[in-house]
Order: sequence, then C-alpha cells, then structure tokens
Amino acid sequence: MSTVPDKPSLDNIEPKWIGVWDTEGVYAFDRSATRDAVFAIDTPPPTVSGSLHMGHVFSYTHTDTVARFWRMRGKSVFYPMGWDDNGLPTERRVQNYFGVSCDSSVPYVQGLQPPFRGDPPKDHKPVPISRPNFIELCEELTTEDEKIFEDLFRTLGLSVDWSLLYTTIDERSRRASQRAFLRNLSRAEAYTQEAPTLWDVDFKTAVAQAELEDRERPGAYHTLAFHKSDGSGDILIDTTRPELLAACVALIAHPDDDRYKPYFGKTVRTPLFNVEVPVLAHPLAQIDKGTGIAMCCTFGDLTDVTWWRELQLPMRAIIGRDGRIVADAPHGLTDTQGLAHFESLVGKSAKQAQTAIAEMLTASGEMIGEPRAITHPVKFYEKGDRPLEIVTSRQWYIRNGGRDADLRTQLLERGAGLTWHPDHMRHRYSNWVEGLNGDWLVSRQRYFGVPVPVWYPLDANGEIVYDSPLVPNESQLPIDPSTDVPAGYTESQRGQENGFIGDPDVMDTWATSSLTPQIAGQWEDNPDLFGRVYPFDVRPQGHDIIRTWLFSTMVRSHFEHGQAPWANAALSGWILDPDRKKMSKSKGNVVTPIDLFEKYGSDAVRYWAAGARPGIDTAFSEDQMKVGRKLAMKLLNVSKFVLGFGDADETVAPTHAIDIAMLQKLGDVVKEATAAFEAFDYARALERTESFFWWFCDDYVELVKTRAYATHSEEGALSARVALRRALSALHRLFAPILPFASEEAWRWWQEGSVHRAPWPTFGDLVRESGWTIHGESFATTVCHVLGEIRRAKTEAKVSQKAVVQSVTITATAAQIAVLEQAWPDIADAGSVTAWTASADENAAEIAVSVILEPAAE
RNA sequence: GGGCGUUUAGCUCAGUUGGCUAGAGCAUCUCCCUUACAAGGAGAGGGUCGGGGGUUCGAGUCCCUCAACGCCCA
Repeated sequence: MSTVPDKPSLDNIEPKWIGVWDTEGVYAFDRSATRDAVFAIDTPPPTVSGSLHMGHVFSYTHTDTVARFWRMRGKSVFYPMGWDDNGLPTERRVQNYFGVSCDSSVPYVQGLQPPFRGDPPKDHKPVPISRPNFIELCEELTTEDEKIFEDLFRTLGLSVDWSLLYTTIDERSRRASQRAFLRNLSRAEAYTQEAPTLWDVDFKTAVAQAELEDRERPGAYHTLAFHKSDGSGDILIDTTRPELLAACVALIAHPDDDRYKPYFGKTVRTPLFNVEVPVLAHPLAQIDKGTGIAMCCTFGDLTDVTWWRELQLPMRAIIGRDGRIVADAPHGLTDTQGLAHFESLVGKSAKQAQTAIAEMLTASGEMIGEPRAITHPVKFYEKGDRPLEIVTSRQWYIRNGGRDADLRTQLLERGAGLTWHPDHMRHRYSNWVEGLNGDWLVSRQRYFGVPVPVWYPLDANGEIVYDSPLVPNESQLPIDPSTDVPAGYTESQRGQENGFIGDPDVMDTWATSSLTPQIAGQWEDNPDLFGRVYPFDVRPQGHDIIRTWLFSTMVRSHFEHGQAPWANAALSGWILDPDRKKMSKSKGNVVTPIDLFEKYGSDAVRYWAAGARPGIDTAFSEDQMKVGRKLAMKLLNVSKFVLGFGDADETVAPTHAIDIAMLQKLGDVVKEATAAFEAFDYARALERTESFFWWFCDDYVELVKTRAYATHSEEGALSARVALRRALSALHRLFAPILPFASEEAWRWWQEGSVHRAPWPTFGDLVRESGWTIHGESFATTVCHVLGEIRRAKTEAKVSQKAVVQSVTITATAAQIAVLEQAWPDIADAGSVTAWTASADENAAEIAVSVILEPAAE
C-alpha cells in the first residue's frame, strides 16, 4: 500500500523528517557493534566563535554522504560532532562581544555583569576582569553559539549522532588532553625549555611553526658602517632592522666569500653603541644578499637564532614581550655615549625605534646613503597584525620530528600509510614534515584553554625548580594548577619558599584538538567504546590544516598508540565565489547558508556541495542549487507517478525487453555508484545516479507509461510496473545520501522505516532473474535513438510532441531491427506512431530514421 | 627557489586501463500549456581539448618542453 499526496512538495520537509529521525534514533550509533562492523568518522570540530559559512556546509555534506552510504551498507556509523570552543578565537570574540579583557591580577567578582552583550561602541575601552570571570563569559557565549551551529547542521541534514557531542573545553576533553600530555611527559616526548621563541607582541603569546605565515611587507635596507677594531676602516652591512643594532652579537659572512675571509676571527665595533663583536663565517650567510655580510642580533629572525646557537654567541636581547625596547641595556654595552643612545630608545616600539636609530646613525655619519625601500617576506602569526618578534622564554614542546631524524622518518611513514583522497594531498603532508625545523611548541600564554597540568616546586629562595615538575595522578584529571594543589602540599604553600607554584600557561588549541579521536571515542573513560571505534576509518578535513590538525593528530596517535589514528584522510576543497575568489567576510561576498536552505531547500544545497569532486575547489553556485531543487522535485513527482500505477506483485519477473534493459542499466549504475562511494567519491556516485535518473524519467518512463496503464495487456502492464517499482526503490536509496529529505519523503509513501536504514541497493536487487540475454545499454541506446529522431521531427516541424506520426521508415542492421521490433509497441505509444517499416542494411553507419507526420487537421 | 595541482563549449565541470562523430548542466535560441512534473517538457546552435614537439594504426588521455593561473613550503 502506498499513500501519495496529491501535490508532492518540498516545503518544510526538513523539520518534519529531522523530528522523525530524532524520534526513531535513525542515526544512533550501535555501541554493541564490533570494530569491523563500525564506520568511524573523526569529524572536524568547527570553531564556534565564527559564523557558519558555506565552507562548513560544503565539506560537512561531503562527509555526511559517505556516512549515509556506509550506514546503508549495514555499518554502525560513529559520526560524532564536536565544537572547538577552546582558545584564542573564543577569547577574541568574548572581548569584542562583552567589551572586556582578561587580567589575571584582577580579583574574581561573583555574578559579574559585563558592560555589554553584543556590539560595544567603537570607542569603548575594554574593562579588565578576572580570569575566572573571563572564562565564565567564554562559556556563556560558546553555549549560545553552539546552539546556532547545531540547528544549522541539523537543518543541513547531517546524520550525526548528537548524543556523542563534545566540546574541546569540556571536562572530558580537558581530561584527555591533560592525560595525553602527562603521558608524553613521562615518556620524554614532551619537555620544557627556555629558548628563543616566536612571539606575538599583541596577543603576548608564543606561537608555533605551524601557525606562521609569511606576508610580503615593505621594508628598507639601511647600510651601516661597522668599524674594524684595528682601526683600518669600516665593514658595511645591509640590514632591514637597524633598530636591533644594540642587540648585535656578530657579523657573519659565508665561509667561501673571499671578500670577508681576511676578517674571520677578527672583531669590529658597532656603530652608535661601540660594542666589540666578532666577524664569523657561517654557510647560511647569503653572498648575493646586500653586501654579503650580515649582522646577527638576538634576535631579528630565525637565522639569527641558528647562528646564535651554532656559533655559541652571547645574548643581548633588547625587545621585550610587549614588543618594546627593554629598559636594561644589554650585556657588553658600556660605552657612555652608547648607553645614552640606548637610553633614548627605551620603551619605543620596534617601528619607533627604527626611526629614531636611523636619525642617530645619520647624525653620526655611520649610515651610508638613504634607506632603500624593498618588499620582503616577514613572519606573522596567522591571526596576528604585527610582525612576530623573537623573545626568549620558557615553553613546553612536544617532539614532532623537527629535531629528530628517526622520529621524522616514522611520521613520514605513517603519513605514507594513509589512503589520501585525493591522493596528491599526501605531498602536503610529507612536504611539511620534511620542512620542520623544531619541535612543536604547545604552551600558550593565554587564558581560555586547557591548563598545562603541572606544578613546580619552589626552592628555599622561592626560585622555580623547572627540572622536576610536580604532576597529578591521572585519576585527578582534569586539574587547574592555579587552584588545585599538588600532592604533599597545601594551598598555603602556593608561591611560598619551599612551596610550589602552578604552571601559568594553557596548551595550544591544537594540542587538544589533535586528540579528537581519543576525545570522541572516550579513550580511557570508556575503553569498550574506544575499542570499537579506534583507529577511525576516516579523517575528513580541509587541506589547509594538514600541517596543523592532521599532522598533530598523527603525532599524538603515533606516541600514544603506535599507529595512525585513521585509515583514510579525505580532504575538501575551498569554496570560491562565482568570480573564483576565495569567499571571505572582508570581501563582502559571503552568503548565509540559512537563507539558501530556505530558498532552495537543504537537499538542493547538498546537491551543489556533493557535485564537487573530492579536494577540488568549487565555485559557489546558486544555479546548481536550482538544479538540485529541480532534481529533488522530480524525484517526488516521478515517485508519485510510478506509485500511481498501483501495487504490483514483486515476485513477478519483468518480461518486456526494454524493462529488462532499464533494470540492467540501473544495475550497472548501482555497481558504479557503490565503487565510487567506497572510494569516497560521492560526486561520481551522484553523477552516475543523476544521469541515469534523467534518462529514466525522460525516456524510459515515457516509453512504458501507456503500457503500464494496462492499455494493451495485463501481462505487459505488470512487467512495466514491476520494473518501475524495482527501479524506484533503488533510486530512492541511491539518492538517499545526497538528497536525504526528498528520498525519505518519497520512500515513506510506500515503504516501512527510514530509507536511511534501508540496505544499499545491489545489482542483484535490480537483476533478480538469471538468463537475461539482452544487452541493456545497447538495447536502450537503439530504442532511444529512434524515439529521439521522432521527437526531433516534431520539434523541427514545430508541432506538439503529441502530434500523430503517419509512418516511420527505418534503415538499420538486422540486429538493430530485431531490437526495435521488441520495443516497437512502446515506441509507437510514446511517439504516437501509426505505422512503421524497416529495411535491413548491414553497412548502415547509423540508424536512419525517416518520419512522416500526419497532415495537420486544419 | 622547491613541491603539488589546474588549463576541455560563453560559464561551471565530467571524460576511469589510449579506441566510434569529445560529453553534461547552466546560459542562449526555437518549439510545445502533453493526463507525474510550466519552479515543466521536446529540440538546436556552440569546442584548434593552453602552445609546441614526440610515442602510436590511433592521443583530451602517455612522454618531453614551454606558458598562464592557483595552492603549499622555504
């Protein structure tokens, strides 16, 4: 029995089916399924501090189609969602939304009311609040944002099991993050070290290599005269950072550079400050850059750090963590006039100091000529606005192969062992790992994050003993060392001599999100569950974060479990606007997903997303959404039509050749779509299904509809109805991963349960009978060619397709004529043909069709 | 500078191990209010497959080379 509405509609089918799916638990993960019966997805937790955009819709749809496919293939699909609310983006949003800033020195205020809730005026000065108050506001705002995200993902039709939801700041995540860190620490995979570190002077935090980006910036070469200590003249160097002159510790040239060979081992005196520094050789000096000899300062760039370390140079840091010149003159600066020069720079920003020092150098005659403007790449924190400085600080690191060739090789092998979709993305991984130049810096001097879970003893002088950190027992996790107390101490000993102090830092967001398989799989908290899902089947993500998220997840799993965290990595491309520019808020070309859902329906938006091949950048296209809506509507309409012929005995075998041909064609489509989905190529699966579907509607249904009405015989009608219903069932299921709403709508008119729990179709579902000898594809091609010629004749004569054809004359091979004879009654019905004649010609290149229309009635 | 990718119709893209006259959708044009669908249907026009060279009976597809664009890394 089927119940088909008179007027099928896509209106409001989203809330209708979302509700039913929830009630029926269609997407619930079966926790009793063994690992081999599970398909586990390591879903990317989106950052909730931004708005949802088309990029989310795009890539999450890709994953969802694959999830739905495997669910229909009988797998218990582990499809969790997480919200990445941990970290700097949230802090920033909270500052802007509430008009506050975090200040650890401010005391906690019970029931604090922030000055604003949204849109503080532009001239508002942030109100400093305590760290606990700040974190409360972070939690308040993320809770609101997460609700919006969930609604949107539900409307998109993601088949997520929402009971598996996690956030990267929740208790379970903090526990997993701290536990993994402590285990890294116990195995010496994590360590703390005081070292030069890339530092963002605005955010006042260290940043990791993976968060850097080069930006082309204007700069200027200043030519400075250093004075040979023996008084025999000057050596000229070019520098873009003269403000660091007081931090100069050496001049460095290439060992093969004949111009400077005579001076290696000798010393020069710096301009303005009159500090004696050595002239040294190092292969990183570039012979063809500037004058070929550079000043090494502590620190202007990463090359300076290398020189400083390898040549064992002294430290003369002059830039503070606020980006300004520090008050204390560096070691070695003793010259009275030099000290006066330095004094005039104290407190200036790097930029101000540069201007000031250029003036002084000009006055002293130690700058040769004018500064020459250039543009050059400068390192920035990817979220930052000012160039990074390098300051020395104590930080936590996790080894990642950047300083260890063996580990690097192991991690390269892990990456090589993944199946990448598309395959060429593997190069992004190996490229990055091969280029690592240091370990992974995980500590951040921020507030809203997972605390580094250690304390340090204080010695009798109140000095921190970094070498022997105090660690909590795993059963205590998660902890906050700023409020929790290490074993054997009392709160009163915090900060006291012979007492203890908590590590003040939090871990970088990636240090937690690198554990999403462990967090979602409830590692250690629920070993039974973890054993059923880990290692995961697939990590879907954007290709822009291979170096961060994908790689860091690999590192953690490699250390903790000795294996890759997943078998597959599926990379999504970018969304481009119709002008092929990357969509971004600043360009004002962002479209809100919710408006598109309302305008075209969720299925239509999914159709657009699923049309993009894996990993390929794709233009945003409302036109494609219109096509998707058309397709969804067509699916409803043809379903209504097919079901309108009434029930048919499903056990009857189709007898008419064209029916058999259609089923064989569809059987082949099922094979192709299945293979495509197995390879994560949802786009190919869609394309094959869709292309068949339009042929099915335009040609096959038109050919058989008259017969199916039982115009000629019950036997012929039954053959058509059985074939139509078999095909319809398979089509509903084939479209279900892409168009979950329309498929479900039509499926439930005549089937029990959800299409999303129905078994994925097989070739055998379509071709159940053995002994069919028809070649479906060529049979259908021959028949449809003739049908097409009849239609064309009518179009060219500018008459209705309903117009009666007096006669059709066909020249074709005997085999083709045999085909046409079998299908002729259907062709005649579809084309309103009265009579036909055929003559055999074995040499006919193609079927010749001559159509004579009946003269118009008038 | 190194790596990777892309280049096929006006636009967006398919084209799998080399194999019929290179395809689809959108857009354009023509026709048809046809009984599932007018938010529909039936048709048509439109291409030097980025350039050059090579392998082959045969190249959009394989090889070499050049170019443009994009991304990643240094």
